[in-house]
Amino acid sequence: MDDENRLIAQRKQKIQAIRDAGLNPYANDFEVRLEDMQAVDGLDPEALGGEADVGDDAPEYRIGGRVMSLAKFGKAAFALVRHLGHEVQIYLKRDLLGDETFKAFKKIERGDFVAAVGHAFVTRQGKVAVRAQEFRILTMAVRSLPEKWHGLKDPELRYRQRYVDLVTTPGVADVFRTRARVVSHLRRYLDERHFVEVETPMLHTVVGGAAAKPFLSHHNALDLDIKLRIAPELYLKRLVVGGLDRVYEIGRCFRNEGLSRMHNPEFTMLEFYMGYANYETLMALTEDLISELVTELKGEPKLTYQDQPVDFTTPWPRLTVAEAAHAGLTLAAGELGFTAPAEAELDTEEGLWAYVDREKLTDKDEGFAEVWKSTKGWGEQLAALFEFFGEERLPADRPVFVVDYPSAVSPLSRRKDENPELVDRFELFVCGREIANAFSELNDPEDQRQRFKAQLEAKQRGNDETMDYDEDYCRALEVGMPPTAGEGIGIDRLTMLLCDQASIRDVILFPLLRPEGGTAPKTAGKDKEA
RNA sequence: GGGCCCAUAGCUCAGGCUGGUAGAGCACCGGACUUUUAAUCCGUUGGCCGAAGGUUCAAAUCCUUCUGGGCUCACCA
Repeated sequence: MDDENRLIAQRKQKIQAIRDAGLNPYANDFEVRLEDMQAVDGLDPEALGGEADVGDDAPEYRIGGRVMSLAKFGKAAFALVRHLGHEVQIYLKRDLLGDETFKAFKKIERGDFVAAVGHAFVTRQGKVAVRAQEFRILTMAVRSLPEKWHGLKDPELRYRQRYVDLVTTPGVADVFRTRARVVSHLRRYLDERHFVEVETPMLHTVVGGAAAKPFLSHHNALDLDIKLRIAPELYLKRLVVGGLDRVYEIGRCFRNEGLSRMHNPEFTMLEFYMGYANYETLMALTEDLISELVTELKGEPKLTYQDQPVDFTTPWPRLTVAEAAHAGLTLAAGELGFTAPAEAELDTEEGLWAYVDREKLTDKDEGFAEVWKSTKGWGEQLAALFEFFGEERLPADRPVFVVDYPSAVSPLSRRKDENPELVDRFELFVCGREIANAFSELNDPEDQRQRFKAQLEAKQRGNDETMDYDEDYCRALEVGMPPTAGEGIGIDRLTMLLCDQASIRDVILFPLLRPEGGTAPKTAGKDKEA
């Protein structure tokens, strides 16, 4: 692709002209002081004199950055430079800089990097500027930035050239700064509570910890088929067996599934496990952790997501899966024209079947019809009803804990003491989106073996998103895992919420896109070199 | 994978219905200007109209296919 155009050629000529003048267009011998940038950025124009009032004893600032806007006159100019979020204005005068330097400056465009040394004063427009006693070109850009007024609007260009997007599009850099604050808040919160941060393998030979399709790869030296991890869960629990009673990992997981506003094939998850705790412990911890995080970022335990105000004041409402399915169906009944389920009608497999059959629910929702066909037993069926009719109709103005999931859809969770058809598990929903998933861990190895077997059977029925039978994990449970609860929190979705972003692509620096320029070279599963 | 929409100058967009050889603003280039905030004024330059086929005397425009993207549905417990 030949994108060498006239503009680029002109820029290269300018760079050569700077070289010809004995200057370095890629200099790296000037100290830009961040503290000076901060100081100038923080100056009060009211307390500062005009240019004529600046005395020689005034503080001298060494500032610099990328030129974000330029106003050139015949023999003077203003350049607004940006460095680490600070924007400082430089005032350049030919009288002060001399002909040579001012001539060099005239080659500068928006997007270049420059630096200056000088005193601060207040302009006639009432803004602070540093009058350059000394001026330096630091780096010249070959490509110019997008138009300053409209910026980069094309979403494809924004994601493909994130380096341009970050410079140009207001708020983008802030999203990623906030994301970093979210992650460090989570780390600090867990560290303070004696959790140990660990790193477990991303190259797995056995798929587990979630229900999802993995990416496949191959290790040559061992001639071993491997899968990128879909979740770190089973390794983290092995560590609890080993005595790291409080562990966590923040890391990338990979799921070979579709892309959407809520899904990127690689995403970041926090998973933590807490020995001698149960899912009630984690509900309290989650309320505390997230409401504290929202308060830290927003100043109060409240935020607005896509025009929906959400109040994180604790305690948060709780609904059982059955209640949420019932409530959702009742609302859906009004919207879609069928009759709401009767009291307790969803409590048995027979009742459920009769209801779905009577109201012809499979005609109301194509996706539901598809899933309903492959479900077996009360638990899977209730979960399907909740997922298709309940989830999106959960209350939106508050975070909601959905509890008491069926054991049939929770192969790693501990059964409830009072009802073995249910497990000690919750999911946290905010604005109808799943943010966290947690449960008391199943630590009975015999039960775990049964659950893995049930997964294999589901796979035989055509469910391609099941877990493998992990024999070593069962062996670890036989060595003994203390009573434990664990939780996973999607960092990307949490960041979306806190930054009011509608698409996961806007909280991931480089979301997956098809390669530029059409067809990418297809490589076989095996690595040809090596 | 299905449906809808988009692709024109470096960037942001007109033009398209109704076919007649390509427009604007900003940026860039040249000139004027020693306090700008989207500086101003004057003068230029810049395009395989995403790609390939087709219809036509003639295609940015109509048709088909392809490529890339967006939204949405499905999939994602």
